[in-house]
Amino acid sequence: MPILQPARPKAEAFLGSQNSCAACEIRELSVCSALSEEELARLRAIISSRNVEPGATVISEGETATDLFNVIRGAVKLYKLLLDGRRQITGFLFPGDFLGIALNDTYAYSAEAIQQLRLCRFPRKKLESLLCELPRLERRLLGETANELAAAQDQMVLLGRKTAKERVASFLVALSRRAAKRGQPVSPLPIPMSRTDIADYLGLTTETVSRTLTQLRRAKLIDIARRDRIELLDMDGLVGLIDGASQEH
Amino acid sequence: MPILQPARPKAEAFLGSQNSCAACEIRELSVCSALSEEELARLRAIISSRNVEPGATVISEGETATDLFNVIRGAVKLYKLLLDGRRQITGFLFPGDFLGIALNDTYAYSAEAIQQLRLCRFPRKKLESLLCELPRLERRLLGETANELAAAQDQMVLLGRKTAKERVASFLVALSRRAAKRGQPVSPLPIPMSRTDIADYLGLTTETVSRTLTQLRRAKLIDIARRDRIELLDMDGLVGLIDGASQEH
DNA sequence: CGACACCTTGACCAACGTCAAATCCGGTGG
DNA sequence: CCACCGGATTTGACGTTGGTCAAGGTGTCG
Repeated sequence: MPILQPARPKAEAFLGSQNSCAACEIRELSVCSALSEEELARLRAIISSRNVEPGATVISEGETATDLFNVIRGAVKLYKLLLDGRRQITGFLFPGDFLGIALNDTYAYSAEAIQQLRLCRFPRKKLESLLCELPRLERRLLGETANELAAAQDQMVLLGRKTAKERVASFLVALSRRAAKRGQPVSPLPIPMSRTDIADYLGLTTETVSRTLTQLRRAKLIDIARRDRIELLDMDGLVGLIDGASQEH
Repeated sequence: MPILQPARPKAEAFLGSQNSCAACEIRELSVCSALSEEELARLRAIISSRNVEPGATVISEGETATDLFNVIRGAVKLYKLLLDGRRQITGFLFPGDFLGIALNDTYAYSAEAIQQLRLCRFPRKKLESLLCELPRLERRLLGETANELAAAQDQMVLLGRKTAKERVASFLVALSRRAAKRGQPVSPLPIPMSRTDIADYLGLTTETVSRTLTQLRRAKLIDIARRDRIELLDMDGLVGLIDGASQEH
């Protein structure tokens, strides 16, 4: 077993302080599945849940990092801004993912809900003291962070060296694989984020994203049922476009 | 104290199994400074040192991750390749930095020495069992990983949204800050990597890097004493070019 | 002193961005 | 149920940044 073992099944149990973790929608996916009943009970004592409307900001870059969240339902975009407003989306989060892993006292990025959101909130102060007593939780957090780091490195390759077509294909395939991992429908693949969000994630413009999707559609690699639903008609063809040496994710 | 506190002083003591950690050049910088004498002794028992020639490969993407390294002396480049040979350098490591933080059984990237290297090696198997008994070491590893993640996110902004001039300025300022943090000379700033490496790190070509450096030189922001020595004449001017909302690092 | 590797510079080019307009839905109200 | 409104998306024409290709420089090491 490797030192920084990632959680293969990716979500987990967390719900409002009043809500029972037993009813948690993502118990299987994340941290809680790695904990014993006794450990879970201690964790449950410090958590609470929170709902967030689409478009609302969950955390802002630079603000004091008071909480760590686990996404239970919905999707989130993480982003950083340049002074003149240029935006880079650094990632999307789905059920089971952690939000707010920060090393300093302040968040390193902003996060905005792109769907109706349900979050499980851990106050950092309390979590911190608990960490020493729940080594499995800390290990899990380390694994999750290492996971994110690996994803960030793949994204650096994409942003630094891939063409527009390769970027869009990579995005669709990665989204599909993540949805499959969560046990969500992949055909047609739900696309919760806007073209602008996709562009800001891939380092492109909306126009280029749109043109490239059209190109893929004309090549019969995908079918765009609705704006937010894309059918991946030829997965092998798409994977072939990715051109990565490492089969990411 | 935040949950994922990074190590502010950044290097640390590790040396060959025969070598005494007491003589370690970077004792102050990294993990070991956070450990007690007793803990250090246990760590010392499993480590060994290794020298690597410039240009030699330390680890390769996809190969079994048997070791974790700490850089004691020299500089390393980390990179990922696409099938057709396009390369993205995902980071540079200097004394005090960890090499080989991986979550799976395999390394996520390749690493090549760009200078004569001295490494401190931790066999992962042994380190793993030790981790449970040395919580401070695990915490340190988590902090280091979170650090790398933050750097990766800054780099995503650079690769996705910055112009060539902003990229080069960001690179020079970041390199200078890291050197200062290690207590190394910053004036003139040593540039151990080639223009090709810089280009592959910034998502540019060598030609563009070269042209941009010339542009900065003509604007009296820098002076290029030698290929591998750049004087940052106007730090405020350079920082102004970075245009980041977050003062990175 | 010469060879070679690395770097710089120049001329040209293409992928992607910019600006602008048309179109598509999705929601709303009649 | 259908027409309309408005933001998101798509498409088109054109511009620009940075890439490509090709010569020179430069310095390092034997």
